Amino acid sequence: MAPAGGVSPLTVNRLSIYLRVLRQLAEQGEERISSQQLASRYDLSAAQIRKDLAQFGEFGIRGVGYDVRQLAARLEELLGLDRRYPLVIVGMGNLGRALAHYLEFNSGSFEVVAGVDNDPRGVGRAVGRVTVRPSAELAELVRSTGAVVGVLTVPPEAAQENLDALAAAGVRAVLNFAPGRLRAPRGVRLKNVDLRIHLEELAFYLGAGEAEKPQRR
Amino acid sequence: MAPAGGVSPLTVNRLSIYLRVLRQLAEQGEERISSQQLASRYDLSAAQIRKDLAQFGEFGIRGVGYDVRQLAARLEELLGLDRRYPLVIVGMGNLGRALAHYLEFNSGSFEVVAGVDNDPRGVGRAVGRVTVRPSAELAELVRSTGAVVGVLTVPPEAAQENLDALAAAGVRAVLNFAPGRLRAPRGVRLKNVDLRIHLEELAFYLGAGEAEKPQRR
DNA sequence: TCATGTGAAGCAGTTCACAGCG
DNA sequence: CGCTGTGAACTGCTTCACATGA
Repeated sequence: MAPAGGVSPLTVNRLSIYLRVLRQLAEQGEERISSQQLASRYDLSAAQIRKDLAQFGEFGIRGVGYDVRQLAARLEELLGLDRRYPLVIVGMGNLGRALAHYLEFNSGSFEVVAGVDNDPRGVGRAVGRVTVRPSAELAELVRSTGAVVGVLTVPPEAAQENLDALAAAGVRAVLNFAPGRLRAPRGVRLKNVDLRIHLEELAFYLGAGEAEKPQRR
Repeated sequence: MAPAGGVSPLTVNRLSIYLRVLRQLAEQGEERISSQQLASRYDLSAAQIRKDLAQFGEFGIRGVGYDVRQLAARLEELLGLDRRYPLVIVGMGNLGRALAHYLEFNSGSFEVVAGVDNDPRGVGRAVGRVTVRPSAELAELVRSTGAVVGVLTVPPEAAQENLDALAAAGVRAVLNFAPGRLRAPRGVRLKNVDLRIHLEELAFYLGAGEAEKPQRR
């Protein structure tokens, strides 16, 4: 009952949100919750919660609701968060180091096990729990640490080659912060976070209605 | 012909991509390009490019294609990138400082004009072009710098209050990196970037097919 | 009785296919 | 002729509304 292939990323992202919210509720000592209560407290949609969960099975009790801890546990399992994911950061500049520090405490199932950089000046530096290594050692580090996830924080012109290197080394999922269009190698799941695009989206809706709006006249 | 209100964020994000690609082409000396060529070179969809542009007017020449520089200029205008956006960073920890440095060189129309932090130990520190100021001065800084965009890089438990403070100070768009559900104050456009959710999405598709797949047997 | 789980309806976003124009 | 601009078809996601079952 787990069609992992055909699930939309939108659904998966919401599962993450539900899980986070359920953990909060569990900490507050709540034992049961209905989709309606969840929806109104965290402004989500009750029907959508039920539809999302329905893709994976039946988790609720009709007429009652959901068992908070049990549903949280089931979601962890569904998302694959009951495993550990060794993670390597490629590009230990400002952003790479900041993410390394961030993930030291907020990582959940992800553990930073290595960080590499091209610039010899940064090599040897301790960042959180790892020491920066030269990029040449990437493949060896991935092998020895068993890293399956990569974080790409290199300049845009170096992004594609480093993505290819990660793929060749055996990493299977990459979170990329470099701007520009990358081609995902076979067998690698690529997710882009583009700061510039996010800011430009905000700019668009900021300007919306000032520059040109014949109907507001 | 610019229905700025009713345009989907998906469309807006693609406009950013088109713009970036067109700038590249302009640098390479290309003068004209068809939607088909754009699509095949950067794997986009030709029909989608035309549909996206069609929401804002007619930019092409039938039988020929688009004038690269002209279309780029028009997209800049549409996205509102022909203006400058003073930007304030709230939370100058590791991530805030990293973003400040990043935006020093990659900012485009966005300019970091201030950074504040709660922790007195960080105050006074120079980061890129700004000096970290205490959070208490936020409203005054927004006023004096004219900041219209905020970047939130504070711990999750402080996120809502700082978002509210930004809104009260007059900031109209916020890019938030803190996890958790925030309530956007009236008149503020909020965009969330949640590292944890991105990683969990990757984890889901990584695990997909291992744990439970009756059909692969 | 009451909230889940779910077909059916509704809406949004994408792709198709071609009329229209340079 | 060739490519844009666009109605129409299609696909996928969300919301609705109710039958089902604890």
